[in-house]
Amino acid sequence: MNIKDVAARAGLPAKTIRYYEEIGLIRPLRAANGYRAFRESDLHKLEFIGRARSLGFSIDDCRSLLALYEDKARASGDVKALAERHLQRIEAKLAELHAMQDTLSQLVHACKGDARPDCPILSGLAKGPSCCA
Amino acid sequence: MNIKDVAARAGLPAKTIRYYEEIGLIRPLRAANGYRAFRESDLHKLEFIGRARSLGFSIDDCRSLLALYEDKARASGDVKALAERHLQRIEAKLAELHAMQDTLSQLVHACKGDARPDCPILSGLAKGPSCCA
DNA sequence: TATGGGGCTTCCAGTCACGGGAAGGTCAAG
DNA sequence: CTTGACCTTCCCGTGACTGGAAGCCCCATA
Repeated sequence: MNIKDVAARAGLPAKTIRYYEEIGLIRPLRAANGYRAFRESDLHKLEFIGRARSLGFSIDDCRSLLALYEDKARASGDVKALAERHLQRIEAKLAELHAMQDTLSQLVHACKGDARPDCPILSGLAKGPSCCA
Repeated sequence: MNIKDVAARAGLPAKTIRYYEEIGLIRPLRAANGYRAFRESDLHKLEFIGRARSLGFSIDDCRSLLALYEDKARASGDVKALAERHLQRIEAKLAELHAMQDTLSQLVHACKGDARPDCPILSGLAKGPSCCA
């Protein structure tokens, strides 16, 4: 398989796949002409990585997850620990975004949004003590 | 005021303040010795930027917000429009994170997390069709 | 007056996960 | 034989900083 086919089947840009090779996430073979020659197993890994990335795992996490995936003697506890750390990062980010949404939607709601210059949003940013997490 | 004082009062790292000058967000004066000489108005702007950043506004948004703040003939509708666009980005991000949290917490919950290798998290990543937003 | 330490300055490089685009080799169809 | 689609590598740019090196500047103390 050439890169475009894997890209289509894995749902990833070809550029991204080359990048994943560069950083050592995958190691496709090479044809005589220098083209990357992907096996089914490479495609499988790429799909794995794609799903992990879409769940927000970092590239480093993906590397660890792949290693665990390929280690048939892994402890599921290690996988779970990794996933739980990530889940906590997600939850922290969620809390942060919720706080922003809260403050910002209040400000937006208080602003008339007409042609006149008075604006609670700007005043809030200028010196609002009740603003910001 | 030297940079360390403004940094302390604005709650921003000195490095960040230098960066904000470099990209033209602020224009502090210079003392004879080459040191930046901050006025109260510079501090005020930095606090404004800091609050906007903590609400998640991009640097470009901050630039626009500052311009609107300083334009006494602004229309509050322009400010509101900018804030609403940002609010929508936040809400989109929230939805994305909620979806991740959803999927991931299901997987985590299904994983026993013991010393054995079977792991629903890894199987989910490997070929779970019900996985991923 | 020398010296030490903490400030300040600039500049360069790195972060994360790619994306854009140039320059050039390769392959299948017409 | 040419065209055009594919492939390759290489380098630069993104956003919003952060870290560190090299080198002034200023003040206090010995």
